[in-house]
Amino acid sequence: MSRKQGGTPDITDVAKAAGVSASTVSRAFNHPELLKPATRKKIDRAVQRLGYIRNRAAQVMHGRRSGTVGLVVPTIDNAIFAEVIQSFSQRLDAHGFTMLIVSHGFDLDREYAMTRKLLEHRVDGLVLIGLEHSEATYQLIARQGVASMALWNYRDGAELPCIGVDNDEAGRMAVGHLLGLGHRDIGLIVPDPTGNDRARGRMVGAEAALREQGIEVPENWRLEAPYSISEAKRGALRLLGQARRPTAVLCGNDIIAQGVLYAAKHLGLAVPEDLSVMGIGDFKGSSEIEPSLSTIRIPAKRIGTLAADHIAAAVTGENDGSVARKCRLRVMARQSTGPVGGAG
Amino acid sequence: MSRKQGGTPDITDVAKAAGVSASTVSRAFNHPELLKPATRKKIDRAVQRLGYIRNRAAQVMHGRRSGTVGLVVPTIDNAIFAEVIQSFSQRLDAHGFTMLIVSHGFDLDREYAMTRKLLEHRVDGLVLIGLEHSEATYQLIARQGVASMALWNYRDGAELPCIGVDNDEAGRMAVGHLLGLGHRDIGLIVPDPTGNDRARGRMVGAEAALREQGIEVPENWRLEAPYSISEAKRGALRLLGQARRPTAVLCGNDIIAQGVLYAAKHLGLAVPEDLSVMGIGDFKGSSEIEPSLSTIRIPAKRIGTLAADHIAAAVTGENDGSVARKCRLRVMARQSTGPVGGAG
DNA sequence: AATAGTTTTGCAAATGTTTTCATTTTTGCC
DNA sequence: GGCAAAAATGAAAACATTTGCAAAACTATT
Repeated sequence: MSRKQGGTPDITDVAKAAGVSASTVSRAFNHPELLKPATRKKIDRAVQRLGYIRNRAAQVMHGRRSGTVGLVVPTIDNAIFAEVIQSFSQRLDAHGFTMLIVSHGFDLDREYAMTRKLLEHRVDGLVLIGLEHSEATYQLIARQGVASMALWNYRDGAELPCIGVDNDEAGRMAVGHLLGLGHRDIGLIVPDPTGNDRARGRMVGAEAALREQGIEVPENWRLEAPYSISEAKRGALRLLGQARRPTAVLCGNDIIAQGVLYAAKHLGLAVPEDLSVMGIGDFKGSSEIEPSLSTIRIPAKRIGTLAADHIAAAVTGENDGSVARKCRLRVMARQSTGPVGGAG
Repeated sequence: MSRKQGGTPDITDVAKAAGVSASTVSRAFNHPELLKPATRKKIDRAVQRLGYIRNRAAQVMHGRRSGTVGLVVPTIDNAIFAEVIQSFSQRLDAHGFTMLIVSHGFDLDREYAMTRKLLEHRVDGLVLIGLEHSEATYQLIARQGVASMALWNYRDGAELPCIGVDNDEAGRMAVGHLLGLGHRDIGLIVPDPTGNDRARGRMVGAEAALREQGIEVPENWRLEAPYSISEAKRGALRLLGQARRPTAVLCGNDIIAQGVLYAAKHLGLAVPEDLSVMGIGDFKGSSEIEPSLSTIRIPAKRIGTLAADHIAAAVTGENDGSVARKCRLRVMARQSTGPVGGAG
């Protein structure tokens, strides 16, 4: 607790305490091999004694890297993002970087503001979720020339280096699974697609796949639901409570699917005999729920890890920063979907 | 895309472009009221044109605040932390701060390293989860004199300012609820308590409450489970598959409880008739699951918000940084618990 | 039109570190 | 024991900003 004069000790305080110059202390941290072991020890002791902690801000001013990477997400409080954030952060850490995270609540203008903020902090790299961003955000990034990439979405010819999945394909695969089971009466519950290209892509893909089979989804079998089990459940209760109901419901993500599953249970509908429920995402827990949820697996952990590897390499100049990687999707056929009519 | 000579433009570039001095540009940002409107406009235009972004690092070097608050969590990928992180981050943002987040995977040594890292970045404030930290971490914080606090746990006479709940009490309340329903044969599934005072507190409280009623939990009704639905389910399958099984299971958190619920369903046990399941936490979704989960409500959102308010005020000197606030717990009696024997 | 006061702006120093270059110390060798 | 070479250290400049102080440019008043 013994604070000397000022606040935190700086490098010259350490130098004085160790009886060397500031340059030598700096070297002790950055090029220890240049020091005589005895000097190194003296400095180590002084650092210990004073409780000195290096000041990154001063290093940054020297053109050193800040050692931070900014991650811009719509929200943290979301099963799937939490998973990708965790794996990203962990791997980033292994590369020696710290994650600065900001969330914007699906608001593209706030996303711009947040990105700016990150840039003020001179992050070495910048990672955004998805490929839909305001023009201003794109310009900001391009102009600033910071290593950057998008994660979660993949698209041919994307404006940013990206590692993720093709959401259109995810929607198509989900539909394909249901069609394969003989379903033609399919309901659709999806999140609000504005400013959310993940959701929109899935929806577009699903609808295209349906249309190709000449299947039309009646308006009263379509629903928009937020990312919330309870709201999805509520909506599904309405949808499934109608006189004529679909034999299968395709959900924009697993959270919505969970809500539908609970709604079905609440209404006494047997899954999958009376109703098939299909999710997208394969969140943690989707395989454990009863009945286990059929869904399209998005490899969140893998995406996070790959993204961290890529951005770290881009920052350190080990690669040129360009990448466009499409991660594989997989149909996870589980218990919540079955052949239409409940036959075996 | 037109980058002049060097990299990003700095304040003198802006000054030159606007035909004023660097100090004036600085003032345009920090004390705009001191400038002549015309000058301000000239500067604004130059900033626009050059795409200038202020450099926080340089400001920090001047004793300015960094505008960041560090949050040290065991993991992000966890329903309950995700919720508290989101609310904390959001509120922090409203106060004009950015959140730097690091996770340590329940490893107290890594926690120390991460905290140091945060301090290198000169965070204005430091927030840790829980009150169990290594001696080194405590010393580090005390010595560095940075505004800091613990969140999630509350304890009388804690070493750090804290806003959270009393986990011991949570354990007791959960037991109380089960006892009130007549249960005497109670199983216990809890997370590994090492380095996790949340889990330990709950366990200690629960066991104390049981002991006071002369109830002993046999060894084979005790189980340790990680934070994972699937692992909890697997463990619960074993525990509930025994010849003699408890009438109620108390779980260290809602995730474990979810696993138990699924295990029960898998085994054909009716909840709550054959088995009562009690959680702790009240995560998002716990009220929607079927049957809805009885649990102890921990107000995660509120804790996050209060903590953000507190640390922001502590940093700006609006309060003295001390606080010890116990948030109220609530028993959420839902469908997963019922009177022993299944009587109505 | 000159003066006093007020408003606006610029100069220069300071912040904590890294790095280049120069200097000092050590080592090895005769 | 002295010399050259090598190793270790120090001095000073540079980084991008803020701010106290001083100078300059206005305004209003006589």
